Amino acid sequence: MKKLKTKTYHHGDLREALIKAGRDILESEGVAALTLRACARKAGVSHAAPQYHFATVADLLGEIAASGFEDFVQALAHGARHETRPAARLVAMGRCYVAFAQTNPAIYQLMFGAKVPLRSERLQIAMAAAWFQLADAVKAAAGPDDVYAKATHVWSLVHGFSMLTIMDRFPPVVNEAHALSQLVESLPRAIGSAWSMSRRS
Amino acid sequence: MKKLKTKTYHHGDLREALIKAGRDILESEGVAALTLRACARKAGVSHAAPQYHFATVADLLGEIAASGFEDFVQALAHGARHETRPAARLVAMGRCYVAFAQTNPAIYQLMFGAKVPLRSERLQIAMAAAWFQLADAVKAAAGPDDVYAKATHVWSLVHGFSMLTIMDRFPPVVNEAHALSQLVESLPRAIGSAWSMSRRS
DNA sequence: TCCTTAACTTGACAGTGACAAGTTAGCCGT
DNA sequence: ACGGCTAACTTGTCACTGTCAAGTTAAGGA
Repeated sequence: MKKLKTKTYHHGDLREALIKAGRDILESEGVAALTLRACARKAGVSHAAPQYHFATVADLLGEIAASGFEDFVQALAHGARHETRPAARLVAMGRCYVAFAQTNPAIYQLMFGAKVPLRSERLQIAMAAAWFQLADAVKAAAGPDDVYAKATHVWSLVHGFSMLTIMDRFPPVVNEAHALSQLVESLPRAIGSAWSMSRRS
Repeated sequence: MKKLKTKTYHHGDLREALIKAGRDILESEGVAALTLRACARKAGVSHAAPQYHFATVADLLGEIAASGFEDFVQALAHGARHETRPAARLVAMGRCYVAFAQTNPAIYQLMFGAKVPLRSERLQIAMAAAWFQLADAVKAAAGPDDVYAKATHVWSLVHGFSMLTIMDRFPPVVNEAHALSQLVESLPRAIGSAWSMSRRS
């Protein structure tokens, strides 16, 4: 009844344990407490043990962020699964995006913060998955023209709102729930028929 | 030919010198190098000297960010000064917003990052100035209804785009210059007559 | 069985922010 | 003019961080 993991060594599977420990710390203590040594402590190993699995603290953070992106992709898919109409799907996905950020502010900050390097393959894959999931919803809602610019628009909007609310950067006069509703409801129109006045009727 | 500053003490005006040093470090070495001791070194004082003027490193960062916001407000005003038509003013301001972030990524990251506490009065004033400058442009372009929700929309869009480009979070398929143009040109429409379908006629 | 080596520990170092205690010098009242 | 007061700074220390180097343990193959 040992561990049935493939790389069962002294600890068992320290690499994944460290990532899990990091996510726990993020959730319970916030991004400021996410430290290499704290992860090691929580995993029950010495402070230098992570060196063997992650060359640098930035690499560990990158894997933690990647794991966050994987959950993020799941959440987006799950949040939009019941909507069949493309426009409604896009709105639902936008709502879900912001909800994820507001429910998990610490990992969201890590995912889009400056501390994680983009060199992790797992991270790049998960990020790309999130991006193309959004781009697909955009394409379904607004056609195949200029999809990436439209997706950039949508992503910027929901990311900006998420970050600014998480960071508490809006003045008190703003009703954030109301603004959020207006914002996500506007998504189909924003990238819809009015897109690009270049043909100017 | 001494200093003609009011509070000329041992150093002269260490408080402002530290803020200036911090801005220099930000510009030349990036946000990761912005450290209390680095500011002290650059100002030519001992590592504990800042303690007297700033209770905590976070307080110093807050003042540096405040100084950045003051420049930011200037840049927004300057960038839109020649546009008279409200819609064009809003577009110009949006372009100027992103240009500031891309030209000064380090201080922009600090200004909207998690490291600065919001307790500084100077910071709050400068942030409010930036906000209401944007809100005024929004009001001029789209009328007085729901101004704060509209301003929230605009701010989220330009902030999200700025951050994602600074952080290099868009995939290579995205043409950022093209997306930026589409994005800022869309601002007047986004908050214009189509705003809030609640009247749905 | 032993021995190689992956996986971990121990210990050290420079750098960080914060604190405590000592030192310097501008200014004020007499 | 001068002696003290105290704001402004220095020195020294502590706990903590990430990284590196050297030692230790134990899994698995010969």
